[in-house]
Amino acid sequence: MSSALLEDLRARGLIFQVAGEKDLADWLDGGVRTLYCGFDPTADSLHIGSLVPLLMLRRFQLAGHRPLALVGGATGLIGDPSFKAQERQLNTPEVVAGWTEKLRAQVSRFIDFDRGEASAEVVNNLDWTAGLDVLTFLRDIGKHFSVNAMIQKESVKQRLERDDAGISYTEFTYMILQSYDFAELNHRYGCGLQIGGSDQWGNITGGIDLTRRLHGKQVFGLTMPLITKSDGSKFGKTEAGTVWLDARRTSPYAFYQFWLGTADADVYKFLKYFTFLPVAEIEAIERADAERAGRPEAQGVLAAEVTRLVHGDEGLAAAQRITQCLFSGDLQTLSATDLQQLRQDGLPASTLRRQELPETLTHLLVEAGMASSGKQVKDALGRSAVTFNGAAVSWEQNAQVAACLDAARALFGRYFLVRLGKKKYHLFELE
RNA sequence: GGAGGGGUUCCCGAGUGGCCAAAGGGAUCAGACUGUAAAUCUGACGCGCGAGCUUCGGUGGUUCGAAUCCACCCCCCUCCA
Repeated sequence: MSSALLEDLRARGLIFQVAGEKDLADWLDGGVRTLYCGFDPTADSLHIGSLVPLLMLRRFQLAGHRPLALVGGATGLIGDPSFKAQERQLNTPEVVAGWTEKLRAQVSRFIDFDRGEASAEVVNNLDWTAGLDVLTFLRDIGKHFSVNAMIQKESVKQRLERDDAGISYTEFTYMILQSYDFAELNHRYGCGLQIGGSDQWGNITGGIDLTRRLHGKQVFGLTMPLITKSDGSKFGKTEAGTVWLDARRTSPYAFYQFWLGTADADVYKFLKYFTFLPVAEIEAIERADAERAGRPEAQGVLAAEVTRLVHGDEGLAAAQRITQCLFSGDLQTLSATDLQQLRQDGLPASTLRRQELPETLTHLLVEAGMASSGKQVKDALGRSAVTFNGAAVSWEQNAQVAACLDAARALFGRYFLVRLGKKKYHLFELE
């Protein structure tokens, strides 16, 4: 083993399993290699769960190799059963096609298409499966798969063994489709490595076997570890739900905040996973944080790095601008343009008309999306957890919406920055 | 097609005629403590400011009263054909 790339990946803890380990380093060192990773369209955007593989493609490209990002226009129609507890709902071909195009654009931002021999490419597996007829599929591809072997895969085992769930033939076939992708990419592009999350191991090894049987080629597989949090809760979820890569679903500000809230116990690991900072540098940050009492610096570095990767310098600047304004404490220093800017930067905001104010604060805040029910607002009001431009509002004032939004107390006569709890902000602008 | 098991509030999972808006756990939200962290403690957790309203796969029915009983239907799982 001599590949510097693999050394770095290992130091980052990014390698979970490798198929063909003895030969992989030599293979990588032998020239510009082509590798791929698939992303299925299960929504109109990827979420941060796909970030590690996405960045992985880039890591390989930076090391001189050619990444192929595969969007699963075909596999997205079927649904991957790997480690899923239940059968999935099928989406219509039109919907999947629309999502596929969205992902194509999204994925493109992480890899470089103009890098000579190592130029990236986005491919769609629908291109080689749409025209495939059943008999050909069964005779030429299906024949290479042993059901006995397929049902041994850990990824479908629980679906076969659980007594409250099953698996349809459709989903069971997913593995074959993905395997065929690898074989086909090997044939078309000379692709010799598939990477993916650890849940993809079964699908990847399936592809390796098929490529050998179909084309007599030895290809490799590499999986990345499942991202876990030290407290056991699921990575990538917030109170607002999934953290998406699409700025329209998760604003750069919310995205930045997500990373800023990383637990100390996870932050150095995440720096290795999600940034391109050298391992030595990350370790230096860790040492410095340990020596200094109080708040660590790592979260800020992580949030900045990842936000820049996903939303660019502008997105990062906007996120930091909002964060700075909201959490510095003094709202009074904000200018009217600042407030307008915050709104444009993605701070949750809404416009109200004096004549059409809701009857209660509970309604106002629920409609603004600050809480999911009036009960939550009631609870917060009762605990002085709601402030309007810094002034606490009580439960007794619930029905006095107009008074709370009195122009005399507004910033610049029309803005109210409302805070609920420690972190939830909403800007109301009165017309 | 046959036999059996199952579908409860976000999730898991109790409940088998009233004391049930429904135990318990998890998740989530808020407060205290802090560092916009973790851990811990406290409160909330169907909807509603409230009176009250709407839930236990669906539809009907029995009953003063049903998540709980009956009928039919839908869906899931297992085994058999």
